[in-house]
Amino acid sequence: MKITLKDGSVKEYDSAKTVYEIALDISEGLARAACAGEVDGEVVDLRTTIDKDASLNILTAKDKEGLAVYRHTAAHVLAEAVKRVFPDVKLTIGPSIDTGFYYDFDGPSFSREDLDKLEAEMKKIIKEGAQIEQFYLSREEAIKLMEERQEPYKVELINDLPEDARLSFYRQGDFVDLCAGPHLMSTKYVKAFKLLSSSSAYWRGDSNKAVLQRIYGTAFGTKDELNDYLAYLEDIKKRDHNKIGREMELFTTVDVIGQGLPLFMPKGTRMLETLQRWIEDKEDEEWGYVRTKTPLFAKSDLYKISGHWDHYKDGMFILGDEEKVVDEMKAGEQVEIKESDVYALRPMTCPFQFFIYKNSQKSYRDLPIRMAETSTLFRNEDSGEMHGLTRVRQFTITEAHLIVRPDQAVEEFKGALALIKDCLTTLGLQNDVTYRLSKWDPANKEKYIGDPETWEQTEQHLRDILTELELPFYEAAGEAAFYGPKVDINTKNVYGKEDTVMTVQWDPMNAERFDMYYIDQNGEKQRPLIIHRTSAGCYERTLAWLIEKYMGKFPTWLCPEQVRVLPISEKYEEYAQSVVKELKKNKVLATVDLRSEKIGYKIREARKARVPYMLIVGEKEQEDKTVSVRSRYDGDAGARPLDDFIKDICEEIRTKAIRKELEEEGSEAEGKRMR
RNA sequence: GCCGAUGUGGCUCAAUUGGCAGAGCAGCUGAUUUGUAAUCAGCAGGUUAUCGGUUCGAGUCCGAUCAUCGGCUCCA
Repeated sequence: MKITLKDGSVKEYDSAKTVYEIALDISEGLARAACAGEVDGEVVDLRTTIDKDASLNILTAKDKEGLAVYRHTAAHVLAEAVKRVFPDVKLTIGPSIDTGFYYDFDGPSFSREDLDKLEAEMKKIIKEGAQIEQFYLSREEAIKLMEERQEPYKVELINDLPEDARLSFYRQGDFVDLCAGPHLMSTKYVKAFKLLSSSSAYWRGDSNKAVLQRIYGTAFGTKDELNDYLAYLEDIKKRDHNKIGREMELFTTVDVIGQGLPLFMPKGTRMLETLQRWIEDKEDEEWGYVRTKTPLFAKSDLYKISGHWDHYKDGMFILGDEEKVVDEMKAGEQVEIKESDVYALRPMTCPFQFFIYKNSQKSYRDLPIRMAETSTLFRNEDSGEMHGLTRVRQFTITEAHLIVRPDQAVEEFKGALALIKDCLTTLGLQNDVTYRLSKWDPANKEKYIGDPETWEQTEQHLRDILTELELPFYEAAGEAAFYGPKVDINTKNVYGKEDTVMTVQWDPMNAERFDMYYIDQNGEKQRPLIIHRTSAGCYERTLAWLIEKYMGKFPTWLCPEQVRVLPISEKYEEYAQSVVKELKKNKVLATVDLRSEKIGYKIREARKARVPYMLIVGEKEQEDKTVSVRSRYDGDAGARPLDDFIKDICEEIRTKAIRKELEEEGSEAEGKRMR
């Protein structure tokens, strides 16, 4: 297929490509032109502003960038539909995103019925198939146009652009939008789309600014892809820890107890304890930690030293004797609140462990000191933030503080990262994380303590460490702790939302604040550095992650019920009990289903409970001292001696094995998630 | 904290314009004694999240509160 560009030059294209794909790549190297068209050279109306050659690099709706254009155009179609159905609504912005697109409007909120109405209008617009044209205006012209069209948000955007900018607009029919593009050549090429939800969002992401109404949608190159994606959205709900975790009776919540305060049921508690014993033993026996146990609350004075009182007060639960104060005021007494009488639940453990360090004078020979604590914390998160087990108000983390000499800091920081890797690998999660170097924000100095030089320097240390360890990472400003930069290890939940699951922080500030020191070789006092870190993260969040990763089918060692013995009938109850006894003797978590139900029913129930192994026992097994094994991996695996089975399952538990089948299930979901 | 939606036995869901709160599964009891994904029967289970209002009458309408969900913002 040959295309004659505006400058007269002729390009030869693979005829299998659609014109809009070609247009896309032309726009890559040039003026971000508006284009689209039919297949195979029939329509070659590239009404673009192309004025010189571009290096060609064909994109399609299967490519990320191609799909983004497709979705961006869908967003414009949505905006046009909104303006038609709700003419008073004001436009703001509407980009394509990883999973589709959204557009933010200033107007009344949209119900599902509104979205359906809008979808119908969008289909109409697509059917009309208006051409999409790009044009440019000077700043003055642009402002005039947007004022005429009564789009104040657009005027604001234009005002923020450079004065000499040539501003790009797109027009489709009567609809005009300030937009850099590129777009499809006509609305008619948006074929497979769906409006998914509406919600609110702040103008420019600022909670002090106007509340806008956001409509999320998605679009694909074909109907099949769209349908696959919609089916996938249904599917991931089945992995949602918040649903599975409650279904499996791992945890629950209760209205009168409060938001962000989950209750762990026996099975969930068993899992948490398994994790806790594992991580405590690992840290203490393999990684040289000592363990502490410190108070869950303290006087406000402590938080004043740590800086939390100034930087984090809103996030703390303050314990004051309010009632007493009110009573005294009513009694007309002079009320004086002594600050030392105010207590707060701890939002972190740092200062508590610092005082353990300070309990005695330390030599340079004593360092590094690695203090670990299974640490319950309280954070007064905003009410809208709570979610299942991933965002709660009371949680327990695998916390530690390493007090190190400056010459030990790099090695110890690496050690902390290695420990995390060790934990992740055992849990089978090592491939599901991204590393983030969380830096301070120089534009927002009041949020942090310490001087710019120290920040830059410390951040460079972390950068070097990550580079040396060959961990792929990205950097993010404004994500640091107020006292120092950190390496955050993040993962995405089933809905694609990112959470920090583990963290290692380099703290150059607190040793001074808390007057911590050690005596060096020359008998001089020296400041240590502090490394704050988690290993397996916070138990609640890590559990949520495991539930979603394995869909509740955990590696055997983590399962709250590892084996369920299913006697064929009551006649074999005694033998079944003896099997359970033998399993328990070997520390295998086993139960027995003695109900007078058929074996098929018991199997069904055990599967629903996601028990890894079922042992079916009847006449044959009783006589031969065997068990018929049915695993969630291999189905019916036939009879074998009980001792044999115990040997194998104990080995599986001891090595914390992750059976291949579980890994595959996890990575399959991961693959889908990446789409 | 902000915007929106939702809240009916443990779970999934019914209940017409405001007119006697109902079903399946789970549970319990009994019968059945079962060989690899649902045996049969009976019983019990509810101040419809909570509090207040309108009404002869509220699951249904109104208000407040609490919780859950989806986003936003925040996240030491």
